[in-house]
Amino acid sequence: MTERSQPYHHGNLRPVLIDTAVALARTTGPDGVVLREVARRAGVSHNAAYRHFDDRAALLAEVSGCAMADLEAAMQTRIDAVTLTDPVARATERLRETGRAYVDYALREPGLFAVAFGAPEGPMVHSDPRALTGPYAVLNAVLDELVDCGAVTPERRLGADVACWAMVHGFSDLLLHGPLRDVPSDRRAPLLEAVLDVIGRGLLG
Amino acid sequence: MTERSQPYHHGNLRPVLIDTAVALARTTGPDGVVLREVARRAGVSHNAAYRHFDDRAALLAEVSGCAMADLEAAMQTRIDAVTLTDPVARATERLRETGRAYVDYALREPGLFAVAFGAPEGPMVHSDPRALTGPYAVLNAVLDELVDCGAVTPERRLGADVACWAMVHGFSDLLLHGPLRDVPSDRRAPLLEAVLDVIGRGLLG
DNA sequence: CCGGAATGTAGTCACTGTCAACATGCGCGT
DNA sequence: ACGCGCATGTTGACAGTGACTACATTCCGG
Repeated sequence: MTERSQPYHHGNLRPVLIDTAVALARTTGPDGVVLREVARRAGVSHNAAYRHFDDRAALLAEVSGCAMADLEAAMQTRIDAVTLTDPVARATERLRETGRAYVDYALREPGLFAVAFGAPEGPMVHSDPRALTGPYAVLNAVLDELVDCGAVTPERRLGADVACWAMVHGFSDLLLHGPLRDVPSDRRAPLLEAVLDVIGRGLLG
Repeated sequence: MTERSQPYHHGNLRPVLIDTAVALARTTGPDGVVLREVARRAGVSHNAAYRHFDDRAALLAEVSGCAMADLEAAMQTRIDAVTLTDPVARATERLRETGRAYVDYALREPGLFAVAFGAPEGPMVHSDPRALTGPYAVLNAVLDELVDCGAVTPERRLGADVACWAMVHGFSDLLLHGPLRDVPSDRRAPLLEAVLDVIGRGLLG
């Protein structure tokens, strides 16, 4: 009789739970992704999530995957927006944009960024890097461009991926949680450019 | 009559709590530093800690300070062990040792390392870097050596501290929690050397 | 020698993750 | 058309946590 606003079976719970968890992670970080709160916001009882995820870690892993994809998209967008035509200048600028996009994302979405690397999920590098997807693959593609156009020697290409990633990742972490966290925002961009200069000279110079 | 093995007043509780918390952090990381467990191991009731620390975060901040000091000592020891006499070679090697010591510490004491940078404590860089203590000051001193002996131009000195720190910090984090976490240990040292090469060329080259 | 302040204790509350038992109703086979 | 299985959602419980309040004990200064 009474049309129930809440049908017993939600019908589409799993993706809703993930979306809700992502929203929570955005505002409160990993520790804010609390199963009971996620269920509450999804309008469902606690424990309902256990029909779709083994435990809290599994849900966080899913959020991590979303964040990784989000970061990858942000990076790719910025890379594609580079309009320079000279191959070397183009590839060089695309690498810089990769780094800027990474740091920008970390500062714009600190919660998601933390979950992305905090959950024991995501791609591993151990095996062949070229087979991977995600932010790491995007970086590798840009670095390969630099080799293809002769800006970087194949020898210096070795370990360049890890060096670039470590640099921007560490820079982001120091700004977010480390000793750089109270550097005013207008001094952050110049600092990043200086850091990218070091990377650039280390690879090209 | 009965000599009480546990006097009502512990008498020296605060440092014991910190030590216990450090021990817990070493084995279980930040999330393992649980007030009730710390109290339990100290042979004292829960809540006793609240006479010495405002809350859990305050205790973690204390642990963070210990970890920072520990890291600083590890770095300084390795730096002092460099025996080269040529000023440039010596300063260069001391910088490399700084980086190696940082990463080594992060991998050897992952729990403490995480607490060191996870707690909202520790020195800020915002103001004059030279006035600071801790790992950042040690790094700055080594970089100043490189300038003093002419290996690095004053212009490139700007931002070099942040670049170095970001690199080794990010490298450590990627190894500990990130996509590099299953790189086998025998491949980690070469990777670190490659990363340090990039930094070296970026600063000196 | 006594009384207040410092220190430690007991008890409680709200909250969490997780498990087990139970309720519901969708969809498939007959 | 029908009934039943089983995926899905609910209720209730339990242990563990941080934090708060009230209380107990002991130390120290007058």
